[in-house]
Amino acid sequence: MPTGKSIRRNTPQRKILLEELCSLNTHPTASELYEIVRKRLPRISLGTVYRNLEVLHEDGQIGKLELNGHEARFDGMVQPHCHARCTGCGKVRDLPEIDPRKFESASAEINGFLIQGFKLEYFGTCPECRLHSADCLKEN
Amino acid sequence: MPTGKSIRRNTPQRKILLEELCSLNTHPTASELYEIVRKRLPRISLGTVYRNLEVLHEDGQIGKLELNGHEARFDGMVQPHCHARCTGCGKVRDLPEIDPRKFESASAEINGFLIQGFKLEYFGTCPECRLHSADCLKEN
DNA sequence: CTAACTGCAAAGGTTTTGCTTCTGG
DNA sequence: CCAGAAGCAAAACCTTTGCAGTTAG
Repeated sequence: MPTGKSIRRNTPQRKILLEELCSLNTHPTASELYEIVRKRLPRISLGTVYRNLEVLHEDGQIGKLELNGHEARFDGMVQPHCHARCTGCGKVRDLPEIDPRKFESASAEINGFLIQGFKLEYFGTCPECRLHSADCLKEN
Repeated sequence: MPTGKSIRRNTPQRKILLEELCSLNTHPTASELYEIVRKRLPRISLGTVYRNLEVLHEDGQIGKLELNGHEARFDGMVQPHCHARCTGCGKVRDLPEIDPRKFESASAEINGFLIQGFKLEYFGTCPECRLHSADCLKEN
């Protein structure tokens, strides 16, 4: 049972996608990134964008923001950091750092951004999955 | 400019939907709820389920969980509480309470659930929207 | 009565997939 | 070479919407 991860090929599409994402400090959707990358690779397809973002995320080279509800957004910054979404315009921006103690007084202002609350989700392993086996983390 | 909210009618569809959701301590998707409610209202449509979940959420009678990435999940418990998603099976369960101080040691175990991390998103108003006007919170 | 609502079906938007061709290593 | 990847188009999702008929209040 060869379980080895398949060998990644460094295609121009993948390289340029990563390059462009990392040059932004915004958090584009797949389509937005598609439009950007198309300037350099006019024949790239949206499917390729999705497949590569998936792969890059799997390999930990980019972040994937699914906190927003609908479309996923991608993030070239992989260091742990924190996001703030404006309920007015919908844009997501980075916050300088996570300070857990700030949670208690959530009505703060950071860099001009007026914080009105937060959404939080823990992740981990539920009791059932812990019993079943360790590879239930990989499967599914 | 009459801005009054329209008067809600207490239709059986709406009532039963709320009833069934509140009887669960899981967090079903619209389709899952559709399947459940269909047992009592065989002719209900998925569109009606979506429309009513929207209305109920708007009126603060149910919670809406958009933290998961793709499909929205709904929650009959409106009191503020905290969610944990299993990276194995994907299910979401409630955690008894939010204790901000727990953030510092994120590798905790609560009720048998092994917590490996959390995702956090602030929301509020960005500097641009604060300048533009207050109703940019309502618009868009 | 009548505005709010339903059921149905079609449309919209995002993401995935099948397939053939291409290409990095 | 050839497994991995691209391009293309179709399909698969979830969710919203238009419309004509129905109904709660």
